Amino acid sequence: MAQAREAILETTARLLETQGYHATGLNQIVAESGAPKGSLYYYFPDGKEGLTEEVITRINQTISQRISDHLAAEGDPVAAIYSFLLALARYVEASSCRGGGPIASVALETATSSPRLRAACESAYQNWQELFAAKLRSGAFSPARAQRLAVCIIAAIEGAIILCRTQGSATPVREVAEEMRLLLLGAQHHEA
Amino acid sequence: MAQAREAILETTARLLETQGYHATGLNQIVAESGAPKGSLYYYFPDGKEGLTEEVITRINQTISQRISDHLAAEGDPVAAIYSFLLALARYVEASSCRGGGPIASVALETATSSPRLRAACESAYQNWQELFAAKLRSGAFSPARAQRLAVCIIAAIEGAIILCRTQGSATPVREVAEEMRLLLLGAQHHEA
DNA sequence: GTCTATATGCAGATAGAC
DNA sequence: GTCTATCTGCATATAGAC
Repeated sequence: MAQAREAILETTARLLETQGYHATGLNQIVAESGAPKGSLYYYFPDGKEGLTEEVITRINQTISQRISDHLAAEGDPVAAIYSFLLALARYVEASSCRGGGPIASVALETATSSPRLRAACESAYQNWQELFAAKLRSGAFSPARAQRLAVCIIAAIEGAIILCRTQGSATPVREVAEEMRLLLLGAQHHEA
Repeated sequence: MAQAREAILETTARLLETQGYHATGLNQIVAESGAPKGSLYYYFPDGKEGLTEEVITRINQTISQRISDHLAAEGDPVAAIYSFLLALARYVEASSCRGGGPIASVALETATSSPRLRAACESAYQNWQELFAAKLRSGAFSPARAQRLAVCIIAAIEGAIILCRTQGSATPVREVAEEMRLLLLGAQHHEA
């Protein structure tokens, strides 16, 4: 029944990740999703902004799950986060450096122009940050330091994605992975 | 003589920093710069892409100078970089979290669609990274580690800017400043 | 050098038939 | 639910007068 709706959501998510908000047109979404032309405003009466908001919310959940699963697979927080970053580097490489940072461009483009989308992006970053912070707290990290480190990890990831796109290489994510590992090891040492 | 040209370049730089590439229209540039309407294509026959390329190149130089000046004012690399990050935080705050990361949005938006602009952004990031790396090498950091740390610093800055815009607060840059300082101190200790 | 007027195209969005 | 046709507006870009 809602198969067309689902196809639209998935295609929009992919296009927003690789092209950003303003470069992604509704015509392109309909064309690439294979959904009937008439169904876009039927399923998304709020138009582009409403569709994008729902997509951001779904990406929020999808990535939260991915982070959660990955961090749960390894007991030690430092090793778990390092492993997550290496997996991200492989994903970036597999997508020819067009993927990764699924909401980075939308966040930058809409922060000052759409309160709805800004709030949706803020919520996503907040969730992801809290997952990293919780994992760090489960180790020897104090709540305050865990929170600050989590912000730093998210920032380093998003910035590294910009560099990867710009230079067409996954190396920046890998270098960030190494340095974040060393930062966490040092922090662990001081907390102990 | 080229006063209109200069006004166009400056206005474009400001709009690209705060709005990104696709959200910035030529009409808006002409209107806000106060330049004569007929002079845009006279001074920039290549249109939006050519104008943007020149703006990115100028931003590259401007920020390079700013980084260079700031790092030269303090002998110790760690203290110098920490001080630069705090200055950036003040700038972000003074601009109501709309400024900072002058090419971040353009880099993300055009990396896969415009080779010219992608190359211009790559060159800028390369220059800035080398300035940080050189400062680190002047201290006790090995060339290889200095390069990796410089990438990490640039990435953390650009990502922190995304978070600042999204949550309307300069706090992420300040938290990144603290963690980068600790990372550098730890690295210095190991190199010595 | 700068202007006005306009060409051309696509954006998001809507109306109404089926 | 889905379609086609269309509205409105703005985008980049150009032509030609002054």
